[in-house]
Amino acid sequence: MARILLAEDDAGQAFVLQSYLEHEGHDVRVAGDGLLALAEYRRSPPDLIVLDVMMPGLDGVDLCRLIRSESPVPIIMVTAKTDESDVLAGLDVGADDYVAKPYSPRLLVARIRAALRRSGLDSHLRRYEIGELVVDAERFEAALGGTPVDLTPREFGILAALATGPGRAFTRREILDLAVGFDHYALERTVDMHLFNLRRKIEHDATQPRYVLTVRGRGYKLADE
Amino acid sequence: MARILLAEDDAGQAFVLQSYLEHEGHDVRVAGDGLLALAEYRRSPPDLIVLDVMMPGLDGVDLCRLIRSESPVPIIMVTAKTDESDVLAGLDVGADDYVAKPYSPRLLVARIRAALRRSGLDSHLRRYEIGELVVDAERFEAALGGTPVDLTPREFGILAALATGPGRAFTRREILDLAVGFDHYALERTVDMHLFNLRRKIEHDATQPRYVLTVRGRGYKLADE
DNA sequence: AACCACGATCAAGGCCTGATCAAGAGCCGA
DNA sequence: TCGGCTCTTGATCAGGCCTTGATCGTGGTT
Repeated sequence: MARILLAEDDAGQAFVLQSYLEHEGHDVRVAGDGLLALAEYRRSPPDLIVLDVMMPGLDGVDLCRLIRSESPVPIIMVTAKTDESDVLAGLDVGADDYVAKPYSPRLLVARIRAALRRSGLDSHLRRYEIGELVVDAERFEAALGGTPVDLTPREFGILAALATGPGRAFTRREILDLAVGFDHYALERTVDMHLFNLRRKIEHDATQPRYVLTVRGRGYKLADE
Repeated sequence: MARILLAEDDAGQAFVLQSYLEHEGHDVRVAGDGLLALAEYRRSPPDLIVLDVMMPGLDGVDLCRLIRSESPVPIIMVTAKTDESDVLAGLDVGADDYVAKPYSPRLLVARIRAALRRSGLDSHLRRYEIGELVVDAERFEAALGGTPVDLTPREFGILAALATGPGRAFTRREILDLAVGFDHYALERTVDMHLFNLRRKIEHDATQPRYVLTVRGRGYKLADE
């Protein structure tokens, strides 16, 4: 769902949070101190960052200022101090939200969800049209020439995944990751099956597909017109 | 009429304003400083916010920016400074209107009325009709074919949450967030139960729902026609 | 032309999801 | 404080969906 960078020096807390977030389908990376976090951020910019203020090396406030100067990525600060000045410092350097320790992991997870929603990232919720085919992720519905098509959740998920990049060829693994989740282990063959069933529902002639195209040696793609 | 959050550290002024506004039928909550205001805002998002710029802790400008980043709720700033830069700062972070101290309570009340009217909160947004079903968030009531339906607070909250996006498929988590609050933790299954009970009250045939539709693999949605 | 690799197709079993029931916990008004 | 209603949760059940193993067909390669 989203790639989250967790900068937290307390390994225990980090692990708990990581579990929660991964359970929600996020891709979580943990950095034990500020410098590692910065390196990780540079190596692969995440969709959201959770920063502990108190960290060895580079502390959260400085790190926040640094990152904020390069990117508008949502940053949530976590602090043990209840001191208001701490909150202010955090917001001052551009943090998007802040949570005081001790916090319940679920509260922080909720804040993260809210921040992601705000950043519009959890909304690959959009509407795609390819010829007669309409894929509406918001309504979780697909239609063909105005007529709703009855798809199973997996079929819809895979179709929506392909629809995020019409014309782009996805591997089966990419499709599984996008439609089912990173932590899901199914044979890649399964994707074939779903697309086979999907074709029976939306293709006029399954041997001559109009929408779901096979890319031999790679995977599948959605026609882009 | 409307729920108004008043962030003002001067208890005297706050009291006067509160009296005026309540006299007009509004539901007013007062927060003495910025952090309290933020907490209160999160606990229960109001329909309009009046912010004093000068406040201990989190000041009005920062608070405004913070809130604006997550919601389009109308915000009116109040400041003692007559300085133009202050006005600009306020408008810059997304305030909808701006009133200089000292102001007459009547003037501020008038501005509030205007802002509410602009936001269309007068009536429309908080009332939704679909077929025989009417959901009126303003009155906290639902009716079926003109006959009031007796719903529990949760049932109504969930129905109203779904009504904010008719036709849109909500996950159980989203429904909980919207209807109960971000920091409330109930199992997602609970939503099923409420909707089950809700269906018994508003659906003619619960096995063939007309209003509350199940979106397998995702959650629920309200029919949009 | 023959072989090989990959995708298409079929059938079946296990698993997951949502509906439903029952009961304990919590909250509010009397 | 007590009683009643609401909220929440656990358990169960049925149906549909997901997954998989096997097999067939076809395109690509040598």
